[in-house]
Amino acid sequence: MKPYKKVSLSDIAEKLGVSKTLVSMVLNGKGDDNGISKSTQEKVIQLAQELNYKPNQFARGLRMGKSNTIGLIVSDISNPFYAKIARFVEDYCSKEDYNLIICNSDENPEKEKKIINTLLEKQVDGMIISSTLEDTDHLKLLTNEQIPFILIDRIYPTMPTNYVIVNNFLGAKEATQHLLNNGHKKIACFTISPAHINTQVERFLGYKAALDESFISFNDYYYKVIPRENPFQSIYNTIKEWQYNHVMPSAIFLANNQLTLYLLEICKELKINIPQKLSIVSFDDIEAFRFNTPAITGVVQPIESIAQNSVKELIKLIRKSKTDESFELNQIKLDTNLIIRESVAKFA
Amino acid sequence: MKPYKKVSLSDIAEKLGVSKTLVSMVLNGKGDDNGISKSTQEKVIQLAQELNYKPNQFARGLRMGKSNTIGLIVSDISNPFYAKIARFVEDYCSKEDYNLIICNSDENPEKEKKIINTLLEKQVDGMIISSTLEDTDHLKLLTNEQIPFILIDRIYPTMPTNYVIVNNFLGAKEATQHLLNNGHKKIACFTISPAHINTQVERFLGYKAALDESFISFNDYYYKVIPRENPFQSIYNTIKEWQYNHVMPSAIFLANNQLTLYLLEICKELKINIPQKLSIVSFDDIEAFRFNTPAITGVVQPIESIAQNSVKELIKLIRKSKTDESFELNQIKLDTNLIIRESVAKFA
DNA sequence: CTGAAAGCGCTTACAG
DNA sequence: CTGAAAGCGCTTACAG
Repeated sequence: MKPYKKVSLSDIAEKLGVSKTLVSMVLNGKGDDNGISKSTQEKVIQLAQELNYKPNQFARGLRMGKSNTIGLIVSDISNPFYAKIARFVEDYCSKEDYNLIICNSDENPEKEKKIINTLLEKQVDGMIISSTLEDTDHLKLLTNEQIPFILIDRIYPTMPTNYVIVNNFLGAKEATQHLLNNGHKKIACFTISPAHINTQVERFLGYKAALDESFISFNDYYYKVIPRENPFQSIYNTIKEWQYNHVMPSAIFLANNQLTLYLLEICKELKINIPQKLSIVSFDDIEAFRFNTPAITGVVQPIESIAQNSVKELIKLIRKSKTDESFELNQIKLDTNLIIRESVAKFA
Repeated sequence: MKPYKKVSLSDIAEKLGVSKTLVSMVLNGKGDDNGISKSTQEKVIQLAQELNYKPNQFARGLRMGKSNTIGLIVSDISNPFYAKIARFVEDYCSKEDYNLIICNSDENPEKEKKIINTLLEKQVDGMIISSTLEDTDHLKLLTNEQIPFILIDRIYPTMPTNYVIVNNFLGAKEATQHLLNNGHKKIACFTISPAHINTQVERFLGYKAALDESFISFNDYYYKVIPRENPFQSIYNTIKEWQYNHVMPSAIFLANNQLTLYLLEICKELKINIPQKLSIVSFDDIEAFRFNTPAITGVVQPIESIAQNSVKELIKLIRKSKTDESFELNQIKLDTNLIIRESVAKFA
């Protein structure tokens, strides 16, 4: 290895015959505050540029006790929903001069715990988490360590935290009402495991509430929670069973985008025409929905707003934790929007 | 702010009445090497666990001069192609105990330069870059600073670097040949700006080579580089112009997934039936292609392999840079695969 | 206007 | 078997 050495503060100080203190102050824009002469400042800045000086963030972080880094945990960054979330979160972070570390939990609570620990070691200033944890112990750990965090997408009804979520209940209810308004009565609902995730629960509840209001009694037979491990087979079998028993519903409400993608493939295979034979409306809205024939009617989440609010609130918390302001929760619930396309037919 | 203080090595040492040195060695698994008694080791490990000790990575990084962190730069993480890349890169990194910082350059060279600088400040051990730079100055800077990096997806023909890419030329040629084999003669080609990106150039060249081999003379009129700033309008106008002049091609080869998505929307609007009126084959393969009717024939890139190879090679480089091994470039070119679906019709 | 010194939390020669 | 000490590169009281 060549004898290359990164340039440090003292290199600059030495060459200029001044102290590290001075160089540090100048480079951090505190030259004027400390009454350092213009000419000295200029010399420092110029040499720094010449030498291509870059402050070592480890040293700075160690000294200042903060990293200007935020951690984002989602289940899978290649899921278009989270990809968009991540993109916007990164945008807003970099606008505020924060760096972002993105991690995938794969819906695996153990993995998520490990990630949280790693992020803690990395001294992140805060975390934005779409959590897949089964209990809230690890979140309490964050509270103990006084690391600010914001839950997005999913929350724990039993634990009061800061969060930015969406009104899943209303979104699902609206979606189901749209089906109802088109004359459907036998409406099924698919959610995805793990069952403890509150979004799925809320969406199911919204579906049920819509039925209730229309005096359609909820039928257990039409509600399936699809195991994440084998969704295709499970949905396939469900449909087959309904067909076999001649109780095929005329419409299905799907509680997330993955379920819909699988159903679409299965319907193609089984030659079930959408929407003529089966109407569907899905939670989420992804590119494939627009390009599918028929285009899929979906509940769109305000992704950019989720991202923006979560980083804004998190940074607020980070700043607050250094002063001594009183403790108060930020809980933001955003509205969804039903976008009507071609996957719902009038029930004849 | 409550008087919370993170637990450090010395906290453990103090409580146990031993030195930091000892604690550090034990916790880093060097207890046996240094002949530290089993019982002492156990005590240390247990207390560390009890206190929930987490090594401060800033201190460690500062001391050891490495961060165990890798930077990944892509144009846009919400583009499904890069989302998948990022996902796999993260997977392989975490398998090797490296953390990943993902950044979006937005095809903006200035932004990319800033990102590279930030990553340098963060002391990343290496970078994986899908670069949008116009010249190679900043990459040379990396070389000077002796930070290993690997280019993926895109390379600079003028600068020898480590890279993992795909055989764009052959992929495009195969795609075009598929059109040719189906009897098409008037075949257009869309690439996307900026024009200096080598993938687009290579794909165009592959297209052209296929035509050449079939003795079809290349017609400038059928080759458009679509500006990234306003792709919809540009494609729309092109199609309209062709129609107006009665020179509509019977097939189009599209050099990336975004172009195809736009074209699909435009064809819907203009009621141009695919593949009856217009056959298309696209570079890349994304979810929306499968769900589109007709499903789109595409050139699929071995995304996982790109990711795997790039992190494997990068880590090799990182380790090598610490020893004194000889310098030699790793240049990996992977094959693509044409997946035939329904968007190409025989030309009658 | 400027500098010497301490200290953030680690790891690693070195010494015994 | 174990510890004292130095040092990574910063920032920030403190002193003059």
